Amino acid sequence: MSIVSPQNFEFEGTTRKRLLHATEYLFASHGFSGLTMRGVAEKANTNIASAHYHFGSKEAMVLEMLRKRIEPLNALRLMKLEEEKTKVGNEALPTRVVFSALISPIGELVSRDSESLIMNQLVARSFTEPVSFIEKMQRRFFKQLATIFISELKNSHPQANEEDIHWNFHLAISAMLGALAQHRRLKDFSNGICDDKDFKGMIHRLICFTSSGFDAGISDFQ
Amino acid sequence: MSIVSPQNFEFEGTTRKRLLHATEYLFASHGFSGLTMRGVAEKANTNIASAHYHFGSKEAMVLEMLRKRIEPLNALRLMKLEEEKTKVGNEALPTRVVFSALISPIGELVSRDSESLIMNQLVARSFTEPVSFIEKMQRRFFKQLATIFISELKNSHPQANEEDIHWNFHLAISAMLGALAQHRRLKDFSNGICDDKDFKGMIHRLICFTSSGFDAGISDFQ
DNA sequence: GTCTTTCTTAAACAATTGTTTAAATAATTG
DNA sequence: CAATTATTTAAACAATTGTTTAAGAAAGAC
Repeated sequence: MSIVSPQNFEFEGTTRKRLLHATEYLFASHGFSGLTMRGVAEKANTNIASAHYHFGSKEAMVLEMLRKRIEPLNALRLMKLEEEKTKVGNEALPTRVVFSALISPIGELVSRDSESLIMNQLVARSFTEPVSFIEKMQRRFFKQLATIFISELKNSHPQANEEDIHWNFHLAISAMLGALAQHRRLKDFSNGICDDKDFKGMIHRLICFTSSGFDAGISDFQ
Repeated sequence: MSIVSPQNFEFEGTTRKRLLHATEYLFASHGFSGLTMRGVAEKANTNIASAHYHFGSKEAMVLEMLRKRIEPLNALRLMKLEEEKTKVGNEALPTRVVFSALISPIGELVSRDSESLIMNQLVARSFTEPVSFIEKMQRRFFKQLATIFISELKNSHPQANEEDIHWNFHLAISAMLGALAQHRRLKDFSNGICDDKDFKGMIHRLICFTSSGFDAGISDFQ
């Protein structure tokens, strides 16, 4: 039944942590409605009532797991962006630097926490899930981040019209999420030519791809 | 509960057609495990047993719906590609033309069949669903298509190494699917600046974005 | 007309879902 | 130590799931 998991490893730590890990794992591979409390409890070596004791409900449990993952990611993104801005002072940032601040933290968090190899699928999946609470979450966690990065891109392309910027930012985000969500497909389609475990390489390629695609779609690229 | 559907319209035609339409609609908005036979039957103005009579099972019903949508799309893609190849004779196709053959048929099918406005989400969702039968379907319906388009891109970039081509083709596909899957998000994030119903515009932007991103990632872009 | 096939329907099936209850255990506090 | 709190567990709950059964209606063939 499970496709993403080649092995059946066990999670460690407190019951709460094991539950969150199992939630992350199963949410990434089955989505929200495909995730079951019993499945999570079993993978966390505990039982259903324990999951409800710690989180109250399935929705609250998944939300907490997502929050724990997304918040540090966004913090790193904003930190990177500020870093680059102070570096150049009053000048506008090149497109590539903006997208690097947005994308590279993913690779860094993955290499930092080796257990979060599935986080890519996770974050991306949270964007294809149409369940209401996840839509709310998108707005809560990504809307302000998007606003900040878009205004930075406006600085970089002062002559561009706003519609172009929004459209191409949307396409860049879509490329990022799509690539993260489906990077398993790469192995299938490349006949083993590409190494889907080369995460750093993928991040690097993604930054190049999105920033070039973005600039190409902006009338005022420099 | 439902987010994608603003209105509650009714489907027309034979029971079988109404069931397929309802399946498409609910699959696009809820995914495979979120779709229920009762929900489909109700939206198709019939009952559960009827759905089982016509298709045998939930899985078979969703599969049939996907096949009906994807096959003509891929046929159009291959036709476009052949058209362009005969146009240039023995010369290699520009990157942009290859991606146009891959992407523009989506827009054409949508404008041809106005009811398939949700097909974008549908096809894209079928790539983020990890359910086994959909994975099989990806291979069955997309693997050979991908092989053909990749070999065409190899022709266009004879000096490029194969790994680069596969990687960037993967990124381009991801961008396409991601954009299709989440184009609702655009309205939220652009504060009404962008018209998410401008499908032709989106397709055009997508072709520009992906072909530029692809070439940027290929060491031998010309 | 009758017979046969195609389709529809209501009702029930067993399995699974998220959630709750209540009792048992472990950990902490005084 | 006793008392209290935090945690775990098994069992049951009501609701929903995909599926099947069997009876009925519609349509076409003869």
